[in-house]
Amino acid sequence: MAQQAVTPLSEDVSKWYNEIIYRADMAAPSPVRGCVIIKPYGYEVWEAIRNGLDRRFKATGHQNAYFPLFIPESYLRREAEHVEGFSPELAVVTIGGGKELEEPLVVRPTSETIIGEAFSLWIQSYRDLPLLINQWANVVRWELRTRPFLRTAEFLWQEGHTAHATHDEAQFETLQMLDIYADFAINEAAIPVIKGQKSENEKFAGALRTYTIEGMMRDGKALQSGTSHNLGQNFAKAFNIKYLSRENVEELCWTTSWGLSTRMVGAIVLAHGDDKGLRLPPMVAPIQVVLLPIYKTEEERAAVESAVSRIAAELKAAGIRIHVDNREETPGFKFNDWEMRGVPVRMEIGPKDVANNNAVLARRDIPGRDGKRFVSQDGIVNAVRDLLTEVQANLLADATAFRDSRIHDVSTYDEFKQVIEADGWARAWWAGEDVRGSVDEARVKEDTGASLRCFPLDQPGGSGKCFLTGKTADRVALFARAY
RNA sequence: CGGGGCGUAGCGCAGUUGGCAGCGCGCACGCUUUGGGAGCGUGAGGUCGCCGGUUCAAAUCCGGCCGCCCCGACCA
Repeated sequence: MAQQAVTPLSEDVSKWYNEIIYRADMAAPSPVRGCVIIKPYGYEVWEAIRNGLDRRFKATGHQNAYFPLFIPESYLRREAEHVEGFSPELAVVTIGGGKELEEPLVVRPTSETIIGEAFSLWIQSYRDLPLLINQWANVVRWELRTRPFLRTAEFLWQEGHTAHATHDEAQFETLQMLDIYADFAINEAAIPVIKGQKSENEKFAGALRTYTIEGMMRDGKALQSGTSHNLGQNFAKAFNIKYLSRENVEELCWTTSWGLSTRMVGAIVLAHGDDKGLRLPPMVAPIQVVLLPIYKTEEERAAVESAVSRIAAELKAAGIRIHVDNREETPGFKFNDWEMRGVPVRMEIGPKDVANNNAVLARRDIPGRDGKRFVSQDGIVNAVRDLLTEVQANLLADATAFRDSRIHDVSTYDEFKQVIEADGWARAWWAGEDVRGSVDEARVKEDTGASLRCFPLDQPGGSGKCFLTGKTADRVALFARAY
């Protein structure tokens, strides 16, 4: 055995993740602490995410723009909570062109401030509203503990920034974008995320309300995979974003912001992986079908290669992302290699298949012999397309079943602890202190390691008794250990 | 910032009486292989983190410095 197998996910998720990211060629170590190089195979997953989201943003009237990487330090300070929230993790440039700068420039950790400043200049009248802008950019947050994709000092994301005339319009926008994230996560990334609202303690620094989509990873941990904020009038006040109403009265705008990052790549890896490696949903997989020619003699090789190139051309013409693996490795090696890299469908074509006008299709979501079957070369494009659809649906179904089996309703703290200890998510009535620095949330975190992930938008209604305080609660919260 | 560990080939590591710089994987070439991780042979590849000291001789001993990783407070 030349190549070592990857550490099984069932044995050590953390080790599995670190190995698979590099072995599958998604990322490479970088010379800079806390950063990674995103390699083509990982970047193409990001491109699929970007395309899926960008299409949705455009369809809802947003336009892309680009704002500077550098933000005057004073901008950050204009919104009190905002600067307090971000200052520990800022990278600041103090020297430019060999000279000390008059005012230090912050490398953006997010762009509310510089975009807010721009908005204040662009918006004059109610006719300028709503203003719906998105930018694709990199941001820097000086994190101490980093992991490829899940948390890095620099990461790629999109950040949407909008301004509206009323609170209700801003709130509608905030929830609309949350829906878009959830729709993308569920229908393209095949991750059955839960939409919810963040507690005061967990919300974005400077926001009125923060919403989240939470995904469950294969080890039961929660991962915040996208966020949408109703910023109220906090940034409008700080940056003087005002408009003249139809009645010729000066009014403050209501703004929103929403972001989804390369963390989603990590989410896809951790939500679907198995012992053998990645399992990529077809809609975001860089390679949807890998074709493996198999032969011994030169005569066989000619016949096999001609069949392979003909089928490859057909699949390509049908818009299916394919790759023909012509490496001089053994078939057995290639099977394992592509399974490790999560390609949804593998097609084998050997001398026997050529003789029978067949091909072998193997699906990544069902390992071993059970996932393998013979298909005719006639109409193979449709067979492949159907199989890709099936794999996509099955990965979602699998992740959903996994999630549902690990979410438990609890009514006492003892039950709560048991659920968290078993790597599950606890759903319970909650009347704990809902403020920044909440002592109740801190206590739960200290006792169990779990944090309040969100108040799910989907609420049971009515009221119940809080599992921690015993007080009457009118909403349930979801708790879990998180990345 | 407090506690623990590590810097030797692209990656993972071994290297204790101080005495020619090693192993596995990967890489290159050749032959045999090829439907579930092939075998043999030949080869390329090194400022042993850096600076100084001890010594005939330092990866190894001593001093200093630098960097990285792991564990405790924040975060998409």
